Amino acid sequence: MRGTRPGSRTGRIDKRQAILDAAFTIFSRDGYHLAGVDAIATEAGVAKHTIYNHFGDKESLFREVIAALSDQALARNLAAVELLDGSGDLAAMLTETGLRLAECYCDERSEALRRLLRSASRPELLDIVRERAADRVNDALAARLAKLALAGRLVLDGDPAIAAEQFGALLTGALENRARLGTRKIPQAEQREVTVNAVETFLRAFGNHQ
Amino acid sequence: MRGTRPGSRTGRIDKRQAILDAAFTIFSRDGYHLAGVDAIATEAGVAKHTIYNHFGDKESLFREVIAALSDQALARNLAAVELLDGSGDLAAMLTETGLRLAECYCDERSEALRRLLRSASRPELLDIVRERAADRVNDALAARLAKLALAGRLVLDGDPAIAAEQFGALLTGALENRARLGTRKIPQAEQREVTVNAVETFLRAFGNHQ
Amino acid sequence: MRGTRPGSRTGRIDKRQAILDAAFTIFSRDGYHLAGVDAIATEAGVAKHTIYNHFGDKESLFREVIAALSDQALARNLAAVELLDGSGDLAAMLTETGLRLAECYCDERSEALRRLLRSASRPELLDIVRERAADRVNDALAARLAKLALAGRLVLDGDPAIAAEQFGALLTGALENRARLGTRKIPQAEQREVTVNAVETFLRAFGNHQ
Amino acid sequence: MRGTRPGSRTGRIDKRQAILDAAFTIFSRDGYHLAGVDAIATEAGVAKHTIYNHFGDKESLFREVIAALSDQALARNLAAVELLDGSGDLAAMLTETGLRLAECYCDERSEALRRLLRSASRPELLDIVRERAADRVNDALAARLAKLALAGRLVLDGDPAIAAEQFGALLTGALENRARLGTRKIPQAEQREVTVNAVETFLRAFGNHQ
DNA sequence: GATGAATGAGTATTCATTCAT
DNA sequence: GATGAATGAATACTCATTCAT
Repeated sequence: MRGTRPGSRTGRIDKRQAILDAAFTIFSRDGYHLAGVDAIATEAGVAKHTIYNHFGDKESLFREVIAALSDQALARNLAAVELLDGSGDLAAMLTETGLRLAECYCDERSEALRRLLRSASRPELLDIVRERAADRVNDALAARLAKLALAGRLVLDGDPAIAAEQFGALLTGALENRARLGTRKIPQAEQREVTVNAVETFLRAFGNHQ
Repeated sequence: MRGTRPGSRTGRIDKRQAILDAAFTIFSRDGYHLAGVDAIATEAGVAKHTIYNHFGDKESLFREVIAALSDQALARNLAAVELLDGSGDLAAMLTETGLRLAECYCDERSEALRRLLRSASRPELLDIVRERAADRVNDALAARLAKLALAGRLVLDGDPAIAAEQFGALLTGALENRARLGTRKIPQAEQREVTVNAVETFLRAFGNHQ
Repeated sequence: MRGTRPGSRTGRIDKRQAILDAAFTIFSRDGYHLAGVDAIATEAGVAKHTIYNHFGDKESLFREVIAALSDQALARNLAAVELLDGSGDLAAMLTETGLRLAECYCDERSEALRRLLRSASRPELLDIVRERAADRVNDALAARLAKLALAGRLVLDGDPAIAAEQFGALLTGALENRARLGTRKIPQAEQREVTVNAVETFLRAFGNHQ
Repeated sequence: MRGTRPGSRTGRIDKRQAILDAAFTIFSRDGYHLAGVDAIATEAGVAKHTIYNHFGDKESLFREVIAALSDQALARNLAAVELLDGSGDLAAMLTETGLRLAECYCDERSEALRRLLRSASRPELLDIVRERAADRVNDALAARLAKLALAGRLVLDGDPAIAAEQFGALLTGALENRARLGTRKIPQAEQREVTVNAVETFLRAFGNHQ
């Protein structure tokens, strides 16, 4: 008898995942407040109450969606930063990393994450993200830049964390500004333009011009 | 109901303004969706329907609040940028402007404006702000930087608009990051720190070091 | 000074009539409950409160509209009945009167009157109409038929009021049925068809076939 | 969905039916526009939202009430018409059918149906009724009269549908007139009087007097 | 664990009407 | 007499959540 019934263990897992997927879809589309549990249940193809069985309430479900998005975003960002260890051409390396970071920033899942965090306006949720993602990316980037400074390829003078912050700011500040609070999709060519500008300015400021 | 005579002509104006003030208060506190027209009416000390008499519906009221905040923000930002025309010490001047811009950015009304725009997630509202504020600040800043480049005090090489964008990004990108999506208030000392860092890096990149 | 001010006596009368006209328009279009005093005021080009100055409240205004429509309808119906006094061809005379009555019944103002009475579902209003119109038409018709019976041109046997009622029923019952509760406009050809049928049947029953 | 077990399953049906019953009561009493969903919920002894769970919105609920009334009215009317197939006394048979039709017409549920249709003034609703009831009664009556004509008991000469229409008109036209747009309840004696008059006139016109 | 039915608090909006000028 | 502003009550409808099976 075991395993034969529909809705057995894998069924449960599938339903749980289906709910999470549906929740991401609906939350992203409508924002936290306008998203209805009904709509999520319909999208997931489950009964409304099944959501409550799995997640307790709307906010907890939202938290899980956020957490999953954060983990994904962290992984993508860290992978981008880790490109900065080679010994090849510095500008090329920075550009490559910058392009990846820009791509991460513009990725629809990252955009969704930012939009969702704002739509909920619940500060507590930010802790989830901060611990999981934001800070660790900055730290990793600072570490890489410090290594490059030790190797004499950058002239940082000050805290590498500041240089890291500014490299990030040159990228995301400009992207954010051009994204019009997330309402405009930035084409890849423009991502590249912003990145090239950022790297150029960053190297004018911190490159070793000796 | 403040005013001297009950129901006099000034009473009308006062009511309208009282509604706008109350709307700002409640919208800022609760976000667009959670803010109730009831709460705004109570806060303003008027009947709920008076709000509808004046503004038609919730969204129009919201739009007027946004528009007012935009106008104020534009004025503050332009004033900051206009400090950049003197012939005094360049670093001091940039720092002064940067401090003012940072202050603008961290001003609770600007924060409220950004929070509100995001809470409504209605892209059309952004047009109001873009036309009224965002673009014009960047243009003004670019113009000032171009003048400084002509005077030989900056070495831009490229489009002054990009330098302006990057000066803004160094400021607001870092501030935004530290503000944790608006959930953390940045103390003035930290605003200064960010500004000093931004100016230092900006001048390392674009200053005339000949 | 007298007569020079805008809004003098004729102005008042005009406004009153404008309100009545607008009320007819809006009430007819939307029914009693859905019609808004606001809409009437706008249509009439007066301030809402002016309506209250003239008519007291919504229901009184409605009553006046009904009364006016009733008077007009009575006049039209009586004129039709009065055609029945000649000594010409009986069938032609009945048909002529029937056509006029059918036309009255299908007239948009009569339809509006019926629709309005029903939309308000306030029985008291019917008294206005009954006294002013409905009963008197039937009485007049009965009197004419009685005269025709006395002249040997009809064979009534019973109460002429019953014959009158049935002549009316053959007309309006069929028209009402075909009008689909007022949602279908009956074309003139069909009015004629109904009338011809009614007269034919009426004469088969009450004509003098000796 | 309906089941035999007490408690749960039947509870659902009961609630649904209770809502329909309450809706009929309240709609009949107040008309479509003045009837409140709140009042219906209270009358039915359910939560207001349960109504929305079952019927979606006020208009859909109204439509279901109309449909149910239409079905009932059709059944009653058809049963009356079907009495017309015997071979007994023609006048007696017509009178019996007429009485039943008059009774149907004056039945409070039929009156409610007409009142409701008018109170909503939504033409689309009429289609429900027309398809379900009105036309089919006329058709059935016409068929019976045609049969009687074939049997030589009536002399129709023309379209039996017209005779059917006129028989109906003689009944309902007179009843409608006397009902004062539904505000007056017609006593049974008066229903009989109208019917007898109608049958007499109908036979004077269409009976076989050879 | 999964479901369908049911709930009560809460929403924006509309209405006829009155007040003060 | 005419007006614009203001009112409070009422409305249809939505929501996240719980109950009973």
